[in-house]
Amino acid sequence: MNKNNNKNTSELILDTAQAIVQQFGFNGFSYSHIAEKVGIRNASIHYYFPNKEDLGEALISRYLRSFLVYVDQVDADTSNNVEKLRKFILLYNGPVQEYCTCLSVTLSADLATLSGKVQAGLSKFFTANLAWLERVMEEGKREGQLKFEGTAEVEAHHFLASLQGAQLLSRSFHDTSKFEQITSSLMSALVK
Amino acid sequence: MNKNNNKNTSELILDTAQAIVQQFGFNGFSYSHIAEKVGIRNASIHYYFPNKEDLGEALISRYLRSFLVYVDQVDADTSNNVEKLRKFILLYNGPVQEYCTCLSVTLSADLATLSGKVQAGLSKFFTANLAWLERVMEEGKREGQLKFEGTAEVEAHHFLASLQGAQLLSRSFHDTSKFEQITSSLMSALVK
DNA sequence: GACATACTACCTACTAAAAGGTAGAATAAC
DNA sequence: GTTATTCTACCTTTTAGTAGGTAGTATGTC
Repeated sequence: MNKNNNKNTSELILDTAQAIVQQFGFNGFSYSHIAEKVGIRNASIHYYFPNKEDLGEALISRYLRSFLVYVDQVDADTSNNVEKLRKFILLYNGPVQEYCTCLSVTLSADLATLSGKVQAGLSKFFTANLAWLERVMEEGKREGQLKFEGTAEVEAHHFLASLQGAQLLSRSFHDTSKFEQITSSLMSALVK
Repeated sequence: MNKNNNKNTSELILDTAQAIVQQFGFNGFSYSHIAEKVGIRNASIHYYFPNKEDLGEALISRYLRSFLVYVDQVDADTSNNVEKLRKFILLYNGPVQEYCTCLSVTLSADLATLSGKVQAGLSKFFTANLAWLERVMEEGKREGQLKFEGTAEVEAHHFLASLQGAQLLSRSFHDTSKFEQITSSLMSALVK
């Protein structure tokens, strides 16, 4: 096989693994589950990702990269900070529609069973999220689009926490409207 | 052993199981882990809880019962609704201090791997939480202690979601102050 | 262009450990 | 003596991971 196919298989494994992890948790999946879905043998996954830790690292670092690509695009397309927050919410709304949680929430819940590197990757992901949100909060307040008491840092934390919890509640009740209700209330408190 | 001891062993198993689940997730623990901590043999756990599903059901139903006891006490001790919310936050702050998440958040993340009965138990737990919060929000607004736009129902959802996310963020950063910052901002928005 | 070499992308077949769970004996309580 | 509790000793399945092989592709050398 050529390099192109190589990349496809590796990405296919990651796509599949991510979907399974988001649905069943990091301790709720096995190499067999992935192999079956991808249509390869167990050992072939070990060829690309020697052990589960490697796979975990690949998942979270890829997740961070795609997040950065997304928010860069949002920054490029959008000037209004209210609109930016709405697009951030859209990102967290994706998993809700499939009745699962985003990778970061899933890994966060399974934190104690993750290797140090995966934990560090998760921290980096949240740090990137909070940094972006904080900047949007800051600018939005300065430009009079957003209203909140306290610092932009705390508001960013509160915002992210609400989305995470909204995902959990939506899924537990198998009701996507819960996510929308919570995020609506979150936004209306910020723009009123 | 007598009935008293029986209860002790059973409760000891549940206590231990709950602590392990809250730290490692529902798919991150085994009967061996519990047995080792409790100081009994693997098979003895099966005597009380024939399978993992039974154990899960016992955990979540006990969790609901102890929640109801707690909020009943809060209602009996406290008339001010701001104070009631603070005591609710205290309940969710407990696991944060031990760098884990509460049972409901943990189970919520592992939802897809739980039996229908455990899922139903989790739903009941959240429903009880939201019902109590909604009543406090409603009363607090009526009595002029709490201020928020929108319905008490949505505000209750938002409040609970924020606490859940705050637990996840606190743990991921291994920083209990994050929980306090988020809940402070949550409260100050409600009482301003 | 032919041939040797090395690499890529998988495979089959295996291992050791751990998982959840059961049967039935031993012990303890009353 | 009966019943409740806990044990030893097992079973089956699944787990992550390894060893070694193979077909095809690329590359280098003459």
